[in-house]
Amino acid sequence: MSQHVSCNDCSLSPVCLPLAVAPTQLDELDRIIHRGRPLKRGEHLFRAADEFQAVYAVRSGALKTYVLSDEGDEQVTGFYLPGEVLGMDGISTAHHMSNAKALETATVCEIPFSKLEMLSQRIPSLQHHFFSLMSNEIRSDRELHMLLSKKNADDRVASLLISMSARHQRRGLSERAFRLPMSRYDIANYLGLAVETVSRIFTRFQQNGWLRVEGREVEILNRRSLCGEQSLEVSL
Amino acid sequence: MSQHVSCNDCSLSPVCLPLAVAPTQLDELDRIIHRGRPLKRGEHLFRAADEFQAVYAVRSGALKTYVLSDEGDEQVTGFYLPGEVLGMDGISTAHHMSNAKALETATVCEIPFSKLEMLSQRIPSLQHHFFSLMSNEIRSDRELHMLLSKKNADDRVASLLISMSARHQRRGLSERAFRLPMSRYDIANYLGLAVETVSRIFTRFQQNGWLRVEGREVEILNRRSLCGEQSLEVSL
DNA sequence: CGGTTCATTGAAACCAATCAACGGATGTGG
DNA sequence: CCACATCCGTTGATTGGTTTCAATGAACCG
Repeated sequence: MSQHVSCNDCSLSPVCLPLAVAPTQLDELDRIIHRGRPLKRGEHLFRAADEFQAVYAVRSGALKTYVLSDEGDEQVTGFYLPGEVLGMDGISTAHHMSNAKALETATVCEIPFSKLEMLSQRIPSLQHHFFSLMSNEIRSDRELHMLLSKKNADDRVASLLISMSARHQRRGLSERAFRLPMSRYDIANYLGLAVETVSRIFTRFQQNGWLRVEGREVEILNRRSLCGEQSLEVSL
Repeated sequence: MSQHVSCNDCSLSPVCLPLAVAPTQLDELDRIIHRGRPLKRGEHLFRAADEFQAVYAVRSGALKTYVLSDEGDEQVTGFYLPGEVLGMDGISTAHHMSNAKALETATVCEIPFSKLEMLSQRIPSLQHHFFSLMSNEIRSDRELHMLLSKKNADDRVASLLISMSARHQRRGLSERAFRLPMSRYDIANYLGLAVETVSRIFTRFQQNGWLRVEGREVEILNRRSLCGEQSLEVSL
């Protein structure tokens, strides 16, 4: 067990679960949360078919979730950054339906779900927040649906960049320059593209002067053009 | 206001919300539910940006949900059949994020969400069921993600047919022969394909002897082949 | 009964996948 | 510590599945 940070001391509390709980009730939440040891890059937090017992809030690092098809190929279903909650797809089946793997060294807070349900019975705002979180997950899946169903490869990549940027900003970090925690393979897989396509688009965005890319480090130079790329065809 | 069917008398109760509530508590749920007038084909149940006040259970007919992109084009995000619940994507924002439109004459039960939340505080199984419902929604979105990102047009259409079949079976209806409530346009839109592609695939499935199609009436003649089409390439 | 939506089919064009090859980074074990 | 394997990322050439464009008939509706 690592250091016993409480939610009170955690810098993520304004963007994480505590935002749904009154300060006076925060230690009730705090008491059910279990801070696990750090996961190394490539380690699994949970696997499909593991018994569902908890949801997880990312404290540091990044994870991806993925499912395996019957044929055994991987579908990356999401990326999770600090302050974000994952594992909520297992609730209905008592088993996780996806796998969660650390993209880099990561720490997570484990929130036993049955205890969370009990606590939610007493803290309406917590219940509401969890409904909200799941509702948000559904909504972003709908946006992804649109992306995969209607948008071309350029739009998809641009959209991912914008999303990562927004999520950095949410934590008070730079929305201009940041490091992508995932590989090109993961990006391609998530967006339903071939790796080569993603690579080519990064290169092209850079040639257009919209982006600076160096491996996984990216710097957004022309946000408007990128946004335009993933909505209107008009840019500049 | 139409006839005052109570959940007790509703034939859908084994597949709808009541399945989460003990018989003794059923009228507590029943009392907060509002049975609306029938919607005509093409009528909206709610629109994006409408204030979010309730979720809805389909009692008869069918609806689709869709979002409009910035450019104004439509993305169908789901189809809803009797016993299924829609509208849960508005929880986090106090506004609906999608539009819901009747595909044919439909009736729905309106469940005011704030009352549902209060009731969930007292009926743990109801709270759990709602978490489950949303969790299921997330899971099926993940499957759709895989479908759109990895599968070809044939697999997508086959998958939709299998899904519709399963949902009919769940209500105790024939899983072999049924009527699709939605147009080819809606199918194509939902699956990220062109209408022409969907049409061609229906024709091809029929030529293969896997399916009988006559307008919106379909009969599944060779389920294994269709399933094979949307997972293993092996068919027979 | 004209107008609109819906469905089907054919031909051509195009976007992204696939195949192929390469350099660099990473990591491991002798 | 270096040799070797593996993973990661990039670029080029070719292929192919789907879209797009075009045209037609059927069904539906006011």
